[in-house]
Amino acid sequence: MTARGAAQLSCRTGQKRQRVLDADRESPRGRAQTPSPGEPCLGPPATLGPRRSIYFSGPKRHSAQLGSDFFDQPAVALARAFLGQVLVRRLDDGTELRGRIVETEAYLGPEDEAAHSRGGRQTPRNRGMFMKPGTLYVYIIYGMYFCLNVSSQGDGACVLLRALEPLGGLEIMRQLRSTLRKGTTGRALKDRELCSGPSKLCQALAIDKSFDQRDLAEDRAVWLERSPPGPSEPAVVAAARVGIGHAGEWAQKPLRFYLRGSPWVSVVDRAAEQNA
DNA sequence: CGTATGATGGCCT
DNA sequence: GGCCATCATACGA
Repeated sequence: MTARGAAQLSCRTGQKRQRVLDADRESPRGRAQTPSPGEPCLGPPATLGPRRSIYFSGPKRHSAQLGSDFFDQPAVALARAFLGQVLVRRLDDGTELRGRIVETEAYLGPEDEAAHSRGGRQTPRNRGMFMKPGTLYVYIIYGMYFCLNVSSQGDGACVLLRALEPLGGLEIMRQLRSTLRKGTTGRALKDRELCSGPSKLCQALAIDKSFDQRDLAEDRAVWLERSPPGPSEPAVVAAARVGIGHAGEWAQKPLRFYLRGSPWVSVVDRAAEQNA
């Protein structure tokens, strides 16, 4: 019994830490595919009568949540469109964690040698890549970390979320991030260490495998909000993707995008920034 | 600041 | 059995 007493309840189980938050699995996963995205609130012929109002409590999307249309664009366009938008995670106790997306990577599908869907291979793990735009693809990497992707338009194409600028709930994020670390170093993480990497942001937002194949346009525990109009359009840097040493020529293509000058980006590519 | 290295286990061949 | 879309730490400049 050391000084770790405070975080005791969650770190006790070691690797199964994120289990604490599993309870907020509120996604209507099975329901998502039943009624098509057709907007029922535009101009219903009312042939079904007024009683249908009782169904309005159904999906229950968050008001500011970006809908399916946003995600229905090619991977590169979506990867760029993500920049500046705000990812929100609602924990089961109601706490909302927020982060502005500052870095993404596009994975183009079967022809992309660096993608899990290369050659058109579809497996139980990467099924989310082939599902409708906006579907999450969460996988485990190196046996202990998660990566969060969002399916885009295009078969087997998706966007990897690599870094956030933390906007709200930073202390909870810090707690979630340090709880998992084995070192028990006790040292407090700097703000820049919270979400500056694909697996760091998953830890900070308590996103694990249970989020795989959820719909970012409909889920109640995680969603995307359009960023408020800023003073000026931020410059976007296109650089090579990270961590794909193999994949030959595909490893060089500028399919990673990040906000120039942002201190929240995981890997800065000075050479790529020269080209502009 | 930089590079080097071990951890660690699901998934695919 | 080998590969990893990573991270934290250790150590050198």
